[in-house]
Amino acid sequence: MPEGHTVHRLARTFTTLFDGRPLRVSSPQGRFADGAAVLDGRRLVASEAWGKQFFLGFGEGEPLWLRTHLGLYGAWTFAGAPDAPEVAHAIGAPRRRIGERETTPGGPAAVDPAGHEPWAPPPPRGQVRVRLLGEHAVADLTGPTACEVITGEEKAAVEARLGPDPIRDDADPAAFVAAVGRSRVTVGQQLMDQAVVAGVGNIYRAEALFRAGVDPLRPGRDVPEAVVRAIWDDLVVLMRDGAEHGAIVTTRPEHRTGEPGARRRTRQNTDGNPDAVPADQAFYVYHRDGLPCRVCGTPVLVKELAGRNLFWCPTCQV
DNA sequence: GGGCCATGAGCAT
DNA sequence: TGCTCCTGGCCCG
Repeated sequence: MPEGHTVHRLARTFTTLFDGRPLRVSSPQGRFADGAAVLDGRRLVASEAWGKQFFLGFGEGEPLWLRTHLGLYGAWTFAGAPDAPEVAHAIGAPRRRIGERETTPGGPAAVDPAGHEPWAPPPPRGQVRVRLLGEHAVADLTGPTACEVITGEEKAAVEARLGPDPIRDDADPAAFVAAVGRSRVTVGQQLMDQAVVAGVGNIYRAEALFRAGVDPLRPGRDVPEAVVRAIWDDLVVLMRDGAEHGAIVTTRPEHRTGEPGARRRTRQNTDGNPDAVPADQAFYVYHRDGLPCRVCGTPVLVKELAGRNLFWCPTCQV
């Protein structure tokens, strides 16, 4: 569920918690036992996101990379000692409750020679594929669609298949504009194609097309180049904001009205921020089928396209 | 305790 | 286009 903004948050979180530190790597569930053994004891030397792909580099010498992909329901959860940097408790599938940071202080009397409270990580909860343990924090991965150890060369090959990522500084918008413009495939499908643009998922697709006023079923090559470019620029703003705040919010303030009848609520990682935009005010069309469009009042439509639900306003998007 | 669902994607057909 | 895999929360009985 995690769209690209989530993965960039992850990359930052790992840097904060573990950068430069040797890690104990294990697979409590057992399904990654071999890979864990290869990485165990190595130092974390890099933490990178490209779209929904997440890469952790492990030294020494030529780094080996742990490539993970959260898929639809993967998540990382974190716990730390009281002296660990403050990070979100969990990042990934939104069904997870984002509560207070889980701290597990040690016994009251004992203090280790460094002056820190002794700390022991909590037991793994659920199907933990990988556990990364540093001296004052632990990260558990559940439900990934991909989890493997690869070389730098293999990492480059994965990246070569990805389109530009609006959150990355090195992204090339021209590649996106060209890809959309040369294809008859609908722009709705193109936005979900990670080779066209990396990191966009079902929410950003629906919302960016609404904000651009573009019918998702229009062939890419029929969308004016300036409009495609504007979609890119909008994705840059929306996705960087999502990475910063941990939640997708695409509505402008003047369009935010609560909807008691909204059919589903999407929980978001807002770090408990009281100023966070409520989930039922965050989107224009995503999960709002049957509800009136926030701009024109026309009921929002939904249709299954390539196995995913597509949401749009037939009046505002042409 | 069973079925359904989800912000995803690879592969067979 | 249709399977399949990954996990757990929620709804229903």
